[in-house]
Amino acid sequence: MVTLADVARRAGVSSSTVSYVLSGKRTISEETRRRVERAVAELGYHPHARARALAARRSYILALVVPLRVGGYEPVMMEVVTSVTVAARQYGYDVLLITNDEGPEGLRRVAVSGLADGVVLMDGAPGDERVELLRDTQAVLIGVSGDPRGLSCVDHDFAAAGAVCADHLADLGHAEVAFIADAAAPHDRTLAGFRDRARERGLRFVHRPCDRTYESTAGTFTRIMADRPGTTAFVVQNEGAIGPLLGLLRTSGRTVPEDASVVALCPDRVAGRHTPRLTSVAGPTADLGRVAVELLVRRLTAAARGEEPVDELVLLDPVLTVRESTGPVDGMRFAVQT
Amino acid sequence: MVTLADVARRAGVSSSTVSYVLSGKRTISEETRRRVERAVAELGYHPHARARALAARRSYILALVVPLRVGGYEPVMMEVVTSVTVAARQYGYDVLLITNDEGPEGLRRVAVSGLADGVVLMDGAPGDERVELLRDTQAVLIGVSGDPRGLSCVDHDFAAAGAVCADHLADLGHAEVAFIADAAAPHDRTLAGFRDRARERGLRFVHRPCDRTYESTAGTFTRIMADRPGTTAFVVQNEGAIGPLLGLLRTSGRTVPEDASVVALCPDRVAGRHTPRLTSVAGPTADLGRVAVELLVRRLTAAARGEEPVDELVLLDPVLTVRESTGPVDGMRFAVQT
DNA sequence: TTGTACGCGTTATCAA
DNA sequence: TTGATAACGCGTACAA
Repeated sequence: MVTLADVARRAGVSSSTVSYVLSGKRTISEETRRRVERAVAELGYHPHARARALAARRSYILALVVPLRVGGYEPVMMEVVTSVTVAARQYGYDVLLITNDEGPEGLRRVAVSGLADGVVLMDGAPGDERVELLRDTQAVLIGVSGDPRGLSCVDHDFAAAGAVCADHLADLGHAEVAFIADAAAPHDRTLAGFRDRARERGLRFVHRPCDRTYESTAGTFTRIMADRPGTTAFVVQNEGAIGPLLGLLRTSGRTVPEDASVVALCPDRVAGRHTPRLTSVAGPTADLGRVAVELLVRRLTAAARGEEPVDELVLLDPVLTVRESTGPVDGMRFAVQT
Repeated sequence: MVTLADVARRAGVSSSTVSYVLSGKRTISEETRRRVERAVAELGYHPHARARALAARRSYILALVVPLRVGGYEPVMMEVVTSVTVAARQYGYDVLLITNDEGPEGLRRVAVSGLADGVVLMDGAPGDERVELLRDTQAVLIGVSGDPRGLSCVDHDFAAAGAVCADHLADLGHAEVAFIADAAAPHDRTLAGFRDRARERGLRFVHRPCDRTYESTAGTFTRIMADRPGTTAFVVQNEGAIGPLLGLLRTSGRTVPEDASVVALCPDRVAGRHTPRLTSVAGPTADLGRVAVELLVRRLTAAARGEEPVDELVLLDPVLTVRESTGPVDGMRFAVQT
């Protein structure tokens, strides 16, 4: 292993001079710089990470805590993991992976041993024992809209997502809309956002929670059409209901989007897979990781300067992607029943 | 930050004594041990990872290199990532994530700086520039059946997977079988394994490569039934052809498994999603990560002892899961045409 | 502009 | 059984 001292000897200078040439934290004469750089190149010197970390009192490592089991959401997870890693590199940090099967102890290990400078937690909720542990550490929570003191958070703006759906359909001239929610995991914020915007835009709507089965979807659909026969558009928050709904529309003789518009609240990947390809509103998954790192780096930088880090909460704007499942009311095949 | 010296002062012993109490690498008198342990508890001391790493000349960190883009295989990736992480922890290692967008430089950084003790590479092929870099480091390749010198490798045993398919169908009494391969990514080893075992078992078979489209599958299916009307079973290696094939069987009036058996070479998750649920042969994904770590730890242990690490190649046995899509020829609805 | 000297927290070695 | 002391490799305040 080539050390700083080796380079110094070869260049005929002291080791600190080599260090300063490399860090650029001191002005160095042209002559000395050349000699040092040459010695570095000839010897193939690379700084030793552990020694550097020890001296600098920073490891330049971020810990990323991922859920061990993520039934069905692996693609989202992977995207967050890679975006965190790529963003971290841009700030000069590496990423250490912690699975939550270690429980609080895993976090404690990393935080207290100084292995990592900061923590990104993917599945933490306020009140979580681990979140409490993180108050001593610099940390950012992904997927949390609250603002636990001592932490920064980033999450999708679910209320805005609901509002975007309402806006899109109102813009297309729809006046009567159904919102099919997920009975199992109700994102109240999405519905609230939709409801508020719908009212502002003068949109009539019904809200129906629904299980993720064909039967439940069928029942919901039948009731909606019975109660509100003038319904011209559907907002589907329930991923499991998307397929069934499209099937029900088809078998009931309705073509999408000529006879009914459908907006899905789901990842683009899912929306693009259906026939017709669905207009959808999705949170920007990759931004989740990138922003988390930015928040964390900001905290670390502040802490390194001896300042008190600011607790920030970032809500990411949803992305509306117009595909083939929504159209203007004007162009609808049948007259709108009012 | 509480240091070893703080504890030593409090316990009235030297810092090295404290260290030995903690590591257990030396016999310590009961009296001294108690005093030290009390001081540790009172001060809330935790060893400092970086300092420990510097002194021990080992970081107890493994680098895991993951592909940045993994269209469609995120669940598999996630499973390998988590299994590597969990296995690493069991050996006392943490896992550092490297995305391959950094290219060879990322690996060089980690290897040369001593940040990690070893590397697990998920997407390396022999001849890869990065694989060459790894010869100086202790490394294991996942998904490689070759045996580049200086490395260990772990991969699925594709030939065995093919053989298992042949065995299963032969056991059920099938005598004439079709193998639908993936034209885009032909795993010759799977086909070879199937072919060899089919011959041993006296199975007649045709082999047809096929694109991942409905049209291609339809053409392939038609030709197979025309050439070999006595075909009673299908082995599908092409994931994109599974859905179409099931549809084609249905529309041609054949029920699975009464009229035709289907074995899919695909992840369990995919196999379980079809109707009927498919008998499938899959590689044990989680074992991929676990075994990779075991191989790497073995190399590291050897290297730490000054021994020459052994280059190992592990091929994992495929797993046959019998579901609803295969049945005995005896029970078939129509007579077998020969 | 450059060099000296010390600290970071742990472990290994040698001495007691 | 225990204790001093010297690395480990780098960063940086301080001195020159």
